[in-house]
Formats: sequence, structure tokens, C-alpha cells
Amino acid sequence: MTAELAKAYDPASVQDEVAKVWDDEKCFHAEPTDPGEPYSIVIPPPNVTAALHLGHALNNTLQDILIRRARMQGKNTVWLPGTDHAGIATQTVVEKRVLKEEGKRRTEFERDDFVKKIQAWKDEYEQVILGQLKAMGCSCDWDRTAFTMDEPRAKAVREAFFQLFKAGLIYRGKRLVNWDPATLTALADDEVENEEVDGFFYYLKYPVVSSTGISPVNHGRDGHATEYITVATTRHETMLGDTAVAINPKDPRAAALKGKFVRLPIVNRIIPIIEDDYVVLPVSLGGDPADTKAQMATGFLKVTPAHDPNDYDIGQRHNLDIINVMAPDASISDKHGWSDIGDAGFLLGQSREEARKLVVKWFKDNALLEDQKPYRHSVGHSYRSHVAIEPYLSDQWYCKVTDKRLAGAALDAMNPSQISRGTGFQPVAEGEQGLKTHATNTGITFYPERYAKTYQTWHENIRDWCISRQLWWGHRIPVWSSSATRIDFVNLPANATVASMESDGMQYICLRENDTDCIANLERAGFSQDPDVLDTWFSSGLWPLSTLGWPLAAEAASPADSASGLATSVAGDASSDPPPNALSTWNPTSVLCTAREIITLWVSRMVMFNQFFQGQIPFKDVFIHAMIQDGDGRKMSKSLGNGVDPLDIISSHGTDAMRFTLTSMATNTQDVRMPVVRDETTGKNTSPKFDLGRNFANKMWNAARFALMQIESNQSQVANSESQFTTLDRWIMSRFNKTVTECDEAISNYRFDQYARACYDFFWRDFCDWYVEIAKVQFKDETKKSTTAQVIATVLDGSLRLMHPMIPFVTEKLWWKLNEVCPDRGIDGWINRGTNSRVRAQVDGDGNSTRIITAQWPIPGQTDDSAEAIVSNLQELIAQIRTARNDYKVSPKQSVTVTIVAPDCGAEQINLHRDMLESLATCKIAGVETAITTPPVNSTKITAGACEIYIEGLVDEAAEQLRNTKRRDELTKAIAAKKGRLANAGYIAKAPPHLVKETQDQLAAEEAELKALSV
RNA sequence: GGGCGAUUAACUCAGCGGCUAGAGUAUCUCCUUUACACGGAGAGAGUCGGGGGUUCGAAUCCCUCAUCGCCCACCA
Repeated sequence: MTAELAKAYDPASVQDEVAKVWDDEKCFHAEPTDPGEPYSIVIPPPNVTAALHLGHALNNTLQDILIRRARMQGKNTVWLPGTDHAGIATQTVVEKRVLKEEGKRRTEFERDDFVKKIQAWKDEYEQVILGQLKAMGCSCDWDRTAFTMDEPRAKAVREAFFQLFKAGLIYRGKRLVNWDPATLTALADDEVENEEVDGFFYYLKYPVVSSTGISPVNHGRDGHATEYITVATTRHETMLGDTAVAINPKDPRAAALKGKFVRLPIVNRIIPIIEDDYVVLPVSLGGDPADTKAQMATGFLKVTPAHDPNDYDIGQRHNLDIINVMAPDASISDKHGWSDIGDAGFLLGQSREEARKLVVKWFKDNALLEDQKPYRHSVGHSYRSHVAIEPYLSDQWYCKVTDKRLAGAALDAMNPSQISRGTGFQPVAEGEQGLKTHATNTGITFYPERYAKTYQTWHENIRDWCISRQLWWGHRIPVWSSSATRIDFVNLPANATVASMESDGMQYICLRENDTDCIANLERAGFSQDPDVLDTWFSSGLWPLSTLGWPLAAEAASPADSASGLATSVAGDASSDPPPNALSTWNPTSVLCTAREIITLWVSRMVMFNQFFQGQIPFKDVFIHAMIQDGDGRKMSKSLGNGVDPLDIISSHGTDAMRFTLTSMATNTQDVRMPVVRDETTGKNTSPKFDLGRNFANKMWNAARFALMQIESNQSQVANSESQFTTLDRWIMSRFNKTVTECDEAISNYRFDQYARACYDFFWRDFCDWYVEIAKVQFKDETKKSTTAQVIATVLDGSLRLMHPMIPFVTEKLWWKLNEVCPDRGIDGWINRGTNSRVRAQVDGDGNSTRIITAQWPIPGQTDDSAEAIVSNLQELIAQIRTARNDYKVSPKQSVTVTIVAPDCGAEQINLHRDMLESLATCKIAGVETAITTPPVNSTKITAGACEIYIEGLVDEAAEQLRNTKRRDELTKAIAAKKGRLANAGYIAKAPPHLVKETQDQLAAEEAELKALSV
């Protein structure tokens, strides 16, 4: 039956066959009521904007490793898949497509019609993405597939918004937002990217007047008497909205200017000169010479509250008017809060860029431009449209994340051992707000630890979160408003489903449920729903809750206390509790596995929301993996054309190959590089790195093929006694057990590269290179062949299990074959009989699974240091003979005759392993002695550790010279280094004694060898 | 401006106080030996970015400089 196995591993056919079985048998599905300690992961939902790239392949491979291992460990394991609607990103790609294909802009469509187009795009890419995840072998519970905008998630969003609204954590604000004038929407702080831009500092002169606006006063720059003061700015077009000029109270000119005004050029607005210590003093007046701002500053700052966040703050402090001089597209406009346009009529309707030029020209023409200096500074740009952000005054919804119950709770959620103290950290007190009541709330641990700092700093400096977006694609804000209607005129249902607030003379009604009657009532009364949608991260922030069924039916129906963040129930702690549900079983999830770029965008919000709504952390660990870059350290991107499509690699190398390579690259650095080359035959991007995985999968396939053939023909007799195992058998089992321990530690610490390496080294080096070759010898021995088959089957079985999480397809297929060849399995079956203290899988339930995906994960058995020491010596002997054969150019097939001199007890072991030595070193052992007086004639002596080997017939004088010279040089160098070390009194006195002894012993051996070589 | 990462063989990376600094790829030699040429046996290849310090001992810890990259803050 092993003849069925092809000579080379064919990934495509195996993947299809195996995937079908997993799917048919619903191997990925779990229920909350299933036995076992819960283990859960929510997938970072990929954006439906595009197909998955290699970064996703890495991310999801690592999650799948964790999931598959947990499942094999008998945990109640679930991996929740899904996708994200990615509001602005998706709307933008669809707008581009529609413009290209239909030549129409979004605004030419009705809202519902355009949303349908986006929906169609989403449907298309959701299928692509889910198909890719399946192709990657991801063992997600597909029955639980979610989308951030499907109905269960929409329900969670409404509930969350309602609870926050009711708790006073959502407010309406006329604030400066990061406005994207191209897509006409507000952006969150972290959606803004900074770019260096070459610009100019302009020095504008403003005439000083008394309060009446008539008489000039003489105070100006650097104290020189003039009727002007000079402000310095890079955003001169916003001067139209200036409502004050500020000076530092420490400025010597401040006293004289107290109570004075300036007449704003062009608009002729009379604005006050105010004092605020935000203003930087120029170097000439005591400012910091190293501060570029102080170098450029005049000491007078134009204050434009509507167009600069800092000016806005100054405006708040001094009760200044806020005059917005721009339309939403960033053109100059008098329709959005600006009436006293003065002489600025010529600027109306101009773009901000054009206005900038015109304003400079005006100042120049009117001799009010004192100077201009080149200046390079960074300017915020939209991460989507890439146009410069405009700080823009608009009405937005805010979530008060600065509240203790949110940011405070997020800090409180940290693993105490990872908190950096003394940075202003103020955790919510134990018990306060009812947080930290859950038994599992021991704190979130970051891997690698350094990212805890990123997280902490973010929350310590957090600002309120603007959650409204002027988009069509997203969760519509569940608030209805009216300016005139009095709320008591409206016939509203019970208080539990409605919350209201008043702001700026407007009535706002928030609805908990999508209650059509209620909405009809409201709309009849003149209320209308807010046109905006919520920031994408609002729904993603709920992901660990919403994918697991939050809000629960009962909770949502009652006027829960949870609105104030009080979570009093502890899952499953009382007999009267309802049966376990997905939420109570799997939240908190076990680990969040993601990239560092979204620690602030996503991780933070999930923690705040989970803490607030559920009173517990959303995940116990956060694992941040490296980012894959191309060979030149650049990000992989479509525009650079340096991306690699996972599906291309799957078809060229196989899924397991891709997964193995990615796993071995998952070190704990920030970035890893993957050289990208273009495959000339397919025209597609690939990377030579994937050959590593392809070769490994093939090696595994072939080693198993050999093992299966041997097992089939050698399993007639069964060993029941430990004593029947050879040293070599015990050696490979010991190596296996150490490998299991290494893998366990590696995975537990999220060091996936170490897991891959441990598997590779064990399987290829120890098992294939050594044990399989040894087994070939043992199979020829009637007394050993049965136990050898048993050991090879046991170790193969264990190896397949150990590697299954990483390379699931090939291991599953081979395990089935192993089952066919020796069906008498299980802990008491043929494989484990006699070996079960040495190679073990977790006992409970093992033997019943017919699929490796649900078979038991290995646990380390007995190790055997004495066998390892013996084999290590034998390996050294073989290596030396092989090297000598190569050095003397002996043909690989030609045997040589050797005499081995092994002092002490080494001779006994060599005699015991004669067959194996002769086979692996292609030699004939003429004799094994403990000492020798006359070396065999015509022989060359080589050394291997404590042994000497005389190889007959090697008489190449030149080769011998070369060899001896090389060895002598090595020894001389090593001896000199050790003598130096031992001559150091400090070393003898302070180094651990065993090291000193080791050095002395090694020195003695090396000196002896050198002496022997010289005679 | 603040923080973080990287700099080790030609390439991609391990190692992070004590083995002659390792692996894979590439290179060179030999081998189509009945698991595997997606293979086997060998070989060559590194003053561990520069400088300073701590230590008996540094690729590994500290300081400093340089180069590349990322994150946060600032956009007078």
C-alpha cells in the first residue's frame, strides 16, 4: 500500500484530499459546551478592499499553529474568522472603480444605490479572502464566519453605542478634526500620516491699533518702534480666520501691548493682543537657540482657532471667536461661519493652494510682507487620499476615551510586570468602577514585551476619539436629531431602549434597537437620522465581543447595569448560571495575533470596549509578529510591484512549504526580509526562500515513505521490553523528547522560528541523516528489526504530530498512511508498546482519533543522556572517517579498512556498533583495540576525540601533509588561546571551577594530539 | 524632539555573558548507494557596523558614533 505514495510530494492532490476530509468531518467546529479548557482566537479581520498578501499568510499561519496545537492538546478550541468592512478604504477603492468603469462620481448616485455597489465589491472580495484562508489551511470555525457589518455585528454596534451614550461617554462636539478635503471626511489621529514638505515661513505685518481701531501704537519686532507687529506663519491663508494675536507674558514687549489690538489686514477685523505662555520666545529675547521654532519666531503668534488645533486650545482659554473661512473642500468660503469678509471677496471660492498665493501677493503689494524664509516641515496627509489634512472645524461625534472607564481601564488591563512606572501611569484603583472583578483578569501580556510600552504610552497620552465619519459605507450612527421638536411631543417606547441628550440647542435621541415604529414616530416628529457612519474601528473594537454573540439576548433585553461598566457576573461560577455560551466560554480569548501598526488603532479599542462592556480583558496575550519586507527592506505593496501572492506560492511550492518558510521567518524582530524575484516562466513574483519549505515537506514525505515500507515488512514481532531497544533506539527517542520540550517552549513564547528550527534539526539531521541510516542496518539484523520498526513508527508518529500545526497537510496524509500500515495504534497498541515511557502522546482519548488534527499532542517522555553521549562519540568517529575519505579522495563506494584505538571503555561501545559504523562510514573495521604498539602497515592515523583511527591504504603523501598542517594550525591556535586563558589569574580565581577544569582537560587533550601529530 | 528595531559568512537569518560563532541558500569537490538529486558525503567562506567602557571572560551588558527602517509627537 505504500506503493501508492508518489516518489515526490505532490502538494496539490494531498491538500485537496485532506481539506475535503477536514471539511466533511467538521474538524474545525467547536461548541461552547464541548469539553476541555477553552482556547480561542479571533482573527484580525482582513479588509475587504483586496485579496490577502504575504503578511496575512504569515499572520494566519501563526494563528493556525496556535489553534491546531491547542486543539491537539484537548482544549475546547475555536478560531473565529471574518472580514472587516474597512469604511473609508473600501469606499475609496469602489469610488475609483466606478469612476474608471462608469465615469461617474459617488455624488452622482443615491446613497442606497452606491452602497449597493460597495456591497457587491464586498461580496466578491469576502469570497476571495475566505477562499485564500482555506487554501492556507486555516482551521477556522467557518460556521461562525462574521463580517463587521452583518446583522449580529450591527446589533452589537447599536448596543455598544447606546450603552456608551447612556453612560455619557459619547458627546457631540464642534471640534477641529483632521479633515480630508478630497474624500470629505474626518479622520482619526492615527489615520493621518506625516510627510516632509518644503515650504516657507512668511512674516506678515499686522498694524497695531487702540481699541477704537484708530490710533497706532509703536511696538514691533525686537522692540523696535513701529506701528506694526509681525507674525510668522506657514499657513498664511488661514489669517482670514485670525481672532487674536498672542504674545508670551514673559516677552518684554507684552506689558506695553496689554489691552491693545491689531487690525487684521484684508478683512480689517479688529482683534485683541492676548498673552499666552504657549507662545515661543524668539532667540533674541531669551528663546532656546536650539529650538528651530525659537529661531524662526517673532514672538507674535497669529491665533486661528478654526484652523489650528493649538490655536483652538488658545481660543478656548481666552474665549476667542472661532471663524471658519473654508468650505469642506478646503476652498475659501464665507458660507461656513465667516461673515466679516472685509476686502477678502477676491479670495472667495479659491482653493487653499490658490488662496495661499493670493494672500502672499496681497501682503507684498501692500508692503506688509516683511520676509519669507524657506522651511522644511512635516504636514499631515490622509492615509487614504494622500492629500494634506486640513484642521477643520466641524460637528462630530466623540467617544470620551479619556475617561477612566476606557483609557484608564485599558491601562489597568496590563500585566503589572510589563508596566513602566514613573511615566504618569495611573491605574484605576482595584475594584473601582467594578473592573478587575473577573477571575481571568490577570492582565494582558505582550510578546515581545517591548510593545507593552507602545500600548502604555498611547493610553497615557490619549485624546478623545472622533468616531463619526462622513462616509456612506459603514454603520450609520443610531442617533436622530431635531432642532425644534420638544422631546415630550414624541411618543417614545420604554426608557430602556431610548436615551437622549441635548447639545447646542439640538435634541439627540439614541435608539438601542432598530425599532421601525419608533423611528417612524421620530421622523414624523421632525427628527432625522444622523447621516454619518461610525469609524471602522468602532465595530472592529467590538470584534472579540460581537463574534462571540455579544450582546446576549437576555442582556440586551434588560436595562443592564452594564451601561455603567459594572459587570458583576462571573462566568460559570454558580450552579444557577445558564449553560455556557460562546461569550462566557471564549471571552477573554487566549491571544491576539497581529502586526504592530494597529496596536493603537485596534488593540487599544478592543481592550477599552471589552473592559467596559464585559468587565474583563478581551485577550490574555498580545503577540506582535514581524512585518515582511522585500529584499531591500521596503514594504511590500501593489504600487512597488514587489508583493508576493500567497496563492502563487501555494501553487508553485505547496501550502505546507509556504507555511514552513513563513514560520521559520517569524523571529521576534520588527521586520524580516524576503528577497523577491520574478519567475521568468510564470511572470509572477516568488522568493527562493520558499524552497526551504518545499524541500522540507518533500524530505518528510520521503522519509515517511521509507519508514512505512519498512514498518510494513518488519512489524511481525512486537517488543514488549525496554531492554530490547538498542542504544541507538534510545538515542533517537531521547532526541525526540528533547525536541518536544523545545517546541513546547518555543510556541508558548510565540517564538515560531525556534519551533520550525527545532523540528527541522530534529527531523532532518537526527532522524533522517542518522536514525534512518542506522535503521537500515538494524533492519538487517533479525533480532533488531522488529523493535526498529516499532521505534521508527513511534518516532515518525510523534514527529508528524509535533509538526502538524505548522505543516498540516503533509502530516495528516502521512498519518493516515501510518494508520493503514499499523492499525493497532494507541497507547496500548503496537507503536507505543514498550516505548510508552519514552515517546508519548497525551494519554486521554488517544488512539480514538483517525485524524491527526484531533490526535493528541506529544508530551515529552524519558530522555537518555548516556545514549546521547555514546551516539555523539560514534558520530564523531564516523565524521572523521568520512572527512578523511574525502580528503584522500577515496570513492564513496570504495570501502576502507580501519583499526580503531579506543582507550577506556570506548572500545566496548564501538564493538557493539560495528555494523552501524561500517555502514555509515563505508569501512571495514579490522580491529578495535584499547592500545596499539605497531600501527597497521601502509596506514594513516587520524584522531576522533579520544580515539585514534588507522585507515589502511591511504598513502597520499600530499593529502596527508595538507591535512596534518591544517590540523596542527588549528591545534596551535586553540592551545595558545587556552594557555592564555589559564595564565590569567583572574580566570582561575573567579571563573566557575568546572569551566576551569574543562579548559585544562581540553588543553591537555589538544597538546597530546599535537604531540602525536608531530612524531 | 521622544521611543523602538536592525547592522554576524556572498544572500536571508539564528545565537544575546563562558563550547573552535551556527543554520538554510549560493559556491567548490565527490557520489544517479533500492526514502528523497526538492537527495547524500565533504570543503571553503565571518578582526559578529566603528570607537570606548564594565568583566577573569563580550557578538552577547553599558556609553558613543554611523547607516538603514518603523512608531509616536510637533505641523509659528
